[in-house]
Amino acid sequence: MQNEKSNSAVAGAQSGNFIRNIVEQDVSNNKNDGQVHTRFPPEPNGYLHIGHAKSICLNFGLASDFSGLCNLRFDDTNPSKEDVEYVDSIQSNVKWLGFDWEDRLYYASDYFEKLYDYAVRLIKKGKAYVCSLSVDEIKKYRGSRTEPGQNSPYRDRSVEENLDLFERMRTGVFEDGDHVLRAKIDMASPNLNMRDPAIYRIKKDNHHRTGNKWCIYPMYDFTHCLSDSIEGITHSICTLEFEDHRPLYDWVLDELETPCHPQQIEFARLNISYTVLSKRKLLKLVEEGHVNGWDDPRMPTISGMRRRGFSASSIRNFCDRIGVGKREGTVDLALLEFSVREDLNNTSPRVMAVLKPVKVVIDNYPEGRSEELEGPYHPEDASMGFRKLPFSKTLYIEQDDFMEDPPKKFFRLSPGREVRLRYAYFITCTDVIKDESGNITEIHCTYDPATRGGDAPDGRKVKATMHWVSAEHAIKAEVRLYDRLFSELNPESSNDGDYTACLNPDSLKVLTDCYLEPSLAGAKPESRYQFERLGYFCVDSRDSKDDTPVFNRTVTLRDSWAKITKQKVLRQEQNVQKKKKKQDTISFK
RNA sequence: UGGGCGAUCGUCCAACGGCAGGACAACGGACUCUGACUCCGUCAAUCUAGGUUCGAAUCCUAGUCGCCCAACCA
Repeated sequence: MQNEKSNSAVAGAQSGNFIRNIVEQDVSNNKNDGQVHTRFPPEPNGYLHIGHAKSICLNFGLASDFSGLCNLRFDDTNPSKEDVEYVDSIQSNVKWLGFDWEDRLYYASDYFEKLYDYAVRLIKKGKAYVCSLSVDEIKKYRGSRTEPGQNSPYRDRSVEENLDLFERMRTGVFEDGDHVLRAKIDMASPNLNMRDPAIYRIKKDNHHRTGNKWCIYPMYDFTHCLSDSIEGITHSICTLEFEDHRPLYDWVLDELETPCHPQQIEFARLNISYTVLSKRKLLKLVEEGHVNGWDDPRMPTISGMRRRGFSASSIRNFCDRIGVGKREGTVDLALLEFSVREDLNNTSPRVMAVLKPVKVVIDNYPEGRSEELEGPYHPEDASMGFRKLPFSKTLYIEQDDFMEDPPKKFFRLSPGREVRLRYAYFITCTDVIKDESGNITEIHCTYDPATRGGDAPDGRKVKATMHWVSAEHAIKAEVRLYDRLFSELNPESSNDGDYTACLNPDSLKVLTDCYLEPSLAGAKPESRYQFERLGYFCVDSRDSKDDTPVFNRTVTLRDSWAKITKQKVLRQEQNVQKKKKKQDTISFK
């Protein structure tokens, strides 16, 4: 696996979690013969997101740390929501994240026949019955949180009748909703899940794998525990909302003679600030066109993050760092950003790109001449090699790198000031040319030929080093600047839960007039670079073409200058408000 | 108003009866041909009230607050 170094570095910093402690203890007590066997059990009804990555890392990670195994199992018991597109994307995502289920790819639908037999056994034991109440009636009979439920009038059907009915449910003589098979437990249980839960329903839907072979499908609570048991799972790890289901999980396995009885353990699902993590909510973003599909680089899906430029190891490191607990919390988006920067800083070649260009003319550089300079791909990793950087009379620099009337702390280019062009020359601004409306169209400079390569032989210093490209040699490109999808820290709890009301209008800015250094010609889809001083960028896998490259910004570099600017703006706003308050007070008097 | 679960720096996770620790964030500094990286430093927490104990974040009791549960979804 690549980046083992960074992973183990994180593993060293990370300490145990409560699930690991349980597993550790089980192994040392020789429970399950000291074996550890986990599984990642997605329903193929949507794309995987970073929250699933947490579960994947947990399940596969635990297995590998204890020399155990982890299965990939599709929990595909609801044909009306599931699709092969999702099955395919999930497999490719798990693989890409760096995990291997080897030959243990399973589907709950593989067990339909076995599950049916288990249901029959339950009926024979008098522990399940066919109920012919309607959905609404079942609801009424269930009672409420404070009141016990009532027994269904069909609860005491004979075993023979139940067997006959259940068999005919399977053959398709009934319509959807006519009957369900229910576990016979306790209609007065304080746990609603134990009030004779439905375990089989009629659904005349085409299943993505079994086609029209079945018209009855087992419910989650019946399927999951038995699937775990069939696969010999030792630790069945799931999220907190299934805590109330554990008694049912255990009940089914206790009532039936099964290969083993796995232990269900629940942990808190992942929340990230400025982000929505639920397949249902993400599906809505896709369906309503707020984003361009499941793999839109703004989506917290594995596919989206991959396209955005996240590396698999950065996601794995993030998952290690956030830990595993039972407390529902929200992880700071900054931690995710830190994790990508940390990884990409080590692995990305440096290049120069000018995103918002302004023309610079070097007046004392000979017309028509050009030369090749050289820069390392990584200042701290010589093994990445060097690339050529053509230099000529006309260049582009970043608009933000020039100010005609700079504030004190700004030390980039301004009239009369000398700065360094990275790996090239010192230049001094001599003149600024503007159009009628006052926009700067051209900056004129002189260069010092003695500073070739970027160092002054006389030892004089400059305060700033700037990136640049040669106008005639640069490659034109489209660059997509991504920012957080939501402007609220917790999109789900604001605006009465309508998270689409706080979509960030600036989550995507498309820049079509960008210039890249020529070494970027033919950059492969998904390859990642650091555009020096700007951020990490990745060749878009979908829209980039050789003649019209498209780059996605994964994340900006940390930027203390931007921070200073932001603070200044904030302070100004505060001052304005203070003044206003003062005035209000005065006028009130 | 029944049941289940949870509560530790701003955020996330540790500490399993014995010095509350790490990471991110924030702040300050050093370094710098990226205002990046790196390095150093600073700030900062046990929900409340009782109890057990030589000793409590940890155990007990009561309370407070938060999350989940009444799909023929998973």
